Amino acid sequence: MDRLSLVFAALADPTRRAILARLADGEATVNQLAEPFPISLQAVSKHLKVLEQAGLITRGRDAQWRPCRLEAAPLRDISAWAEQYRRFWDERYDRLDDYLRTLQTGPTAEEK
Amino acid sequence: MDRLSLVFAALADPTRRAILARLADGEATVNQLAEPFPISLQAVSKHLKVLEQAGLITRGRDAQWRPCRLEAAPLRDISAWAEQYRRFWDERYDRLDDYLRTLQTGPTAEEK
DNA sequence: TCTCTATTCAACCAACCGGTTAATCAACCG
DNA sequence: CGGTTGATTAACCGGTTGGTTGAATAGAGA
Repeated sequence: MDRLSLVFAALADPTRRAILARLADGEATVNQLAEPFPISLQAVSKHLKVLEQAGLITRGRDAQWRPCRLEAAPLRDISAWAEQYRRFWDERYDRLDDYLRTLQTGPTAEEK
Repeated sequence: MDRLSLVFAALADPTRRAILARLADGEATVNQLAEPFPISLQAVSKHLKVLEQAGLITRGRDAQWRPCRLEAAPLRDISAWAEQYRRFWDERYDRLDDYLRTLQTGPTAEEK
């Protein structure tokens, strides 16, 4: 599976997005990450594996703890991907688009 | 399921992202959308239903055709969601962050 | 060493996903 | 009307997912 699909699939789960939100406040262990959720520690461990394979987190080693750290690069990628479509939602982009079109057609007209 | 999860799940499939890319060039019928893919028309129809439920497309009616149109609002939403994490990837944002911190601590120090 | 804590691995299960084929619906056209 | 085209629905299938419980591994500490 391609990288982008892995990232989108990882983000499709609310629990995993909540884990990322928590990691935005700093590193955390598996137990700390699992604490807010009404699911087993093993389930959280699986979620972390999915996030890790998507490149959204990395895991270190501190004695018997495995501190998790947020990796934002894939988020930059999906943001950039979505930005491809900005012209379909951004009015100002439309006006910029018009402006660019003017620059292109204007001089051509003057060449006549 | 919450809206954001639906959108991410819809985008997790490469075929569906390709369909969106095609729709960026303008409306298209189901047959036109299905043409590039080595899968059945019914499979494409299912993909379109997923995209529609995620709010990424709308479908009109023109005789026996069902023209599909791109709806970019959910893409704006996921872009905005990802932007929450910009400070974790953008160096310039870090420097802005430092600057804002300076503005905050500076005057406070002067109040002494 | 034995024990406790943190975490992962393994096996299992119900539900979902992406695909198929066959049947059905909807609208035009002769 | 009957036939053709465009599209959806239904039933099915194998693989994946998100959860469970139970066993296993890794390291700290008495």
